[in-house]
Amino acid sequence: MPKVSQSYLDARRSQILDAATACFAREGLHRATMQDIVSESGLSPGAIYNYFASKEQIIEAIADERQSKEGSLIREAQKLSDLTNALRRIRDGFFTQLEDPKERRRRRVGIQLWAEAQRNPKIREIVRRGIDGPRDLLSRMITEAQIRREIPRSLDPDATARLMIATFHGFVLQLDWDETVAVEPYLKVLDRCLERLLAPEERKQGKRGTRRGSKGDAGTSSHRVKRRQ
Amino acid sequence: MPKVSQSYLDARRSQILDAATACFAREGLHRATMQDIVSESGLSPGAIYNYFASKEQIIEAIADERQSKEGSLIREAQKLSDLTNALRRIRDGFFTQLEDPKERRRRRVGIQLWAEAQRNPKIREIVRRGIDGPRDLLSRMITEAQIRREIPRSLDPDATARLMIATFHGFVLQLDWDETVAVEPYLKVLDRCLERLLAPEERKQGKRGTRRGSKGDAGTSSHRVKRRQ
Amino acid sequence: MPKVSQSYLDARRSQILDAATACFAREGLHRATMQDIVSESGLSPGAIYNYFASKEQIIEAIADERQSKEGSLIREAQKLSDLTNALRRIRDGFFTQLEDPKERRRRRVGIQLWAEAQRNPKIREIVRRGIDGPRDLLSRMITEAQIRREIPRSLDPDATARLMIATFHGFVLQLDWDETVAVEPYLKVLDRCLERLLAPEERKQGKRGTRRGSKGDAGTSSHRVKRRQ
Amino acid sequence: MPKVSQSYLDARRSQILDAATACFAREGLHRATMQDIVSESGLSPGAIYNYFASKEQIIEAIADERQSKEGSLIREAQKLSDLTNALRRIRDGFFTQLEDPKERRRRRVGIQLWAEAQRNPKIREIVRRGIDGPRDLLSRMITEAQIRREIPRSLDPDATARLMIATFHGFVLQLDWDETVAVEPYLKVLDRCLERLLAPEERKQGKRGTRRGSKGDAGTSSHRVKRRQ
DNA sequence: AATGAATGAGATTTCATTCAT
DNA sequence: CATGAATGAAATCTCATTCAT
Repeated sequence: MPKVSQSYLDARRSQILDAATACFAREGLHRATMQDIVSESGLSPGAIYNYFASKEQIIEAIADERQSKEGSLIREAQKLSDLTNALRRIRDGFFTQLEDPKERRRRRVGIQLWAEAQRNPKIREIVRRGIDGPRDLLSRMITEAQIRREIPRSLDPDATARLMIATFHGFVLQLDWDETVAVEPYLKVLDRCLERLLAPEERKQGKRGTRRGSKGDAGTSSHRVKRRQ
Repeated sequence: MPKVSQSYLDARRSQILDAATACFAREGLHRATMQDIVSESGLSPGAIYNYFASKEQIIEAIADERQSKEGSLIREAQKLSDLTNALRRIRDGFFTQLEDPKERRRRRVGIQLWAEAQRNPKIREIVRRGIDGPRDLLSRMITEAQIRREIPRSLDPDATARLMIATFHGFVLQLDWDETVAVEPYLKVLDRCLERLLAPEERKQGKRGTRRGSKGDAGTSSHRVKRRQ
Repeated sequence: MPKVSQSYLDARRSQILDAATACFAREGLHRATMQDIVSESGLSPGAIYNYFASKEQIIEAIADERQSKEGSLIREAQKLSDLTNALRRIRDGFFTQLEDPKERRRRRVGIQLWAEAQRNPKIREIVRRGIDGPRDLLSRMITEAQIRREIPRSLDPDATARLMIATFHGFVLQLDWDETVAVEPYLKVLDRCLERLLAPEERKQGKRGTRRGSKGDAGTSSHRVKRRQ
Repeated sequence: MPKVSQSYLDARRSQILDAATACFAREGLHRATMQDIVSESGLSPGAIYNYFASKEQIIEAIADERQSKEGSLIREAQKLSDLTNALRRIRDGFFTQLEDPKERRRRRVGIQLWAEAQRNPKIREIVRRGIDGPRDLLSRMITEAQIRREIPRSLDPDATARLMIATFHGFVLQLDWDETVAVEPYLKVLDRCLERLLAPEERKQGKRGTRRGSKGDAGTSSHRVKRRQ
């Protein structure tokens, strides 16, 4: 089979990565053997090694794919004018994907990659690129929204971005542990949470009147918490 | 037959689990070999197999330890009268631990256990027990607070509990990827987030515009507190 | 079916053998892969297999080339009238070649063929043909010189031929281990050695008789014994 | 089988090396598989890898053994007072060994090591140590004999040592190609050759030109050949 | 209880060769 | 004749576990 088109080559590559993803989701990164991938893909060991030099490189390729897909999703959203819309778009992008079984399979592998990143510098690099990039983008979007006075300036952009990302990753874990968990109720709480977090601060002088008194009041709780530390 | 004291036996067991945890944190659950654990522990293979029937059982024991520790932390908090205090206690318990290097090492292994849980039913069971239990507790605490009218009834207790847990697990991941991340700023945003999420809803009638303003209520105070940052 | 000229075919064949020789010299007979030869030659696997049915046949062809070249060199020399001149010619033929880098490369492969001959009957056959033939020739030349009374009859022709060949092969090895070894000083000693070996025996009676005379005697007898061989 | 004696360990090591030598002699360094060695030794793969980290290290160990044995043989001889006796001793040591089937087997492997040395730096190192050391020793012995006026000063010690070694290695090759070759006739010619090579030069005046003058010329020619280089 | 050498199934990877195009 | 992707047998090495001492 000589002289084949690039698209043929690409198809084979995808065939391998899909098979590998299926195996990894089923058996785990380490338990899945090359033979498993061979069987799943319908190719021969030699064929696979024509496309990837090692099992590790297959893993890297899978990590890479994931990372680039997420990156572009966020970059898209960034173009939107206001933060609220952008966040909504990002939220939709990430959470609605989760309903797709294929995406869940990829997320399963994603969790394994988190573990793998601890020991494998290349995977670590890829995973971090897939997290740090989006986080920086988010953080910048927040800062800009602060400049535009859309949201309170008191929010730490980096920490806020981290919180947003955490709410997603954390939920991905929960979905992994229990596939029946519904996405929607979670999203509802999450929305409410973000909405209030980003809401403008009141500078009322009216009813609650005391203004400074209230500060003591409400602030107290969060403040107190801090203090003991 | 050499008969030894129970405390001797326990010490050996700990010795093995500590060594294994170190190896797993360093090399990963699969890459770490029994020989690694043998070397790290200073014992012999045979000795180790006198205490644990297999590598897997060592992993299970480590998962168990973790799970029971977290469980008791939450059960403690549950005894507190109001939700705010209970949450504060829980938050402190989980997040301040993270400053401890030994705990971070355990969390590293914890991430690997998340991945392992996908394939290993026993580990899955243990991990889920460590998550579902606390989540149920949290959920119940929320429900009770709603009954006590401490917090809005519109919140879905389960989803809210999930969100809380997600913000912790998600941050654990971020710490794993970058050890230099500061805990405090994250906690500050998280506090503010929860505070506002749980704040009483305004029942204003009329102008939507106010809604956002009022939403600021609770948040505001917490915001001012922020200022010291 | 594209029909091409014989010279085209020959050129391709040489191209392959040259590339293979380069690879074998660089990597060794076993470590050099067909892919190496493919890369080195600039041809495709399929093309190479059009000219040689297997890697082994390439090796055989290389061994063949070598053997026939050496054979003809000796046959040439044989035509000379006296042993001394013939030996000189042979010696020049073999040793002066060694200065040529290309020839050294071939000798490198030659050493590998010596090892390969142990296990591969075909290679063994070819190598032996390349050694036994020349040795027989040498041996016959020596016998004839003895008949012509050019050299002592006490020399065992076969053993003498073997010694001559050994001095060459042995030096080839030394050159292989250290490319900087000078050929000239070696040749000088070798010349002197052969010159004296072939010199007429002294028929002195008396002093020298003591030392090695007896030994010489023994040798003589053994030689006669040999003759039946 | 814990806590075994050092001699037990040594026996196992030898067992492996013996099995490996047998396999290598039979199949060649590359064709012999670890499984062959496993079968031949009667041990398991794991057991073998407890003693040697890789197939290559087994090869190195075999090369090492060989080298050290030869080294000590020569060092022994060196202690003898005069060159003639020392050489005789060395010659006996090397050549009479060759009658031993086990030694022949080792020599077979030795030839493979010569080939292997080309590509494997470690083997190269070991082989060279096994050659250069003895050659230096020989060379020094020759120089000292020259100082003692035992042998002519006109001989280049290094080249002479090389010649001696070559006559051995070259013969080892011939034995490898044809196991039936008799050692004795070869030795006889070799003895005669060395004896005359080392014999005092005749300082006859007169007939120098007549007898072997031409031969001397021959030697010269080789020199001339050199020159153009 | 401890030791640690031995086990052996099984994992990854290689590479000579084929054959559809 | 040439191409080069595919094949798949086989090779090296690993490592959890055992068990005689």
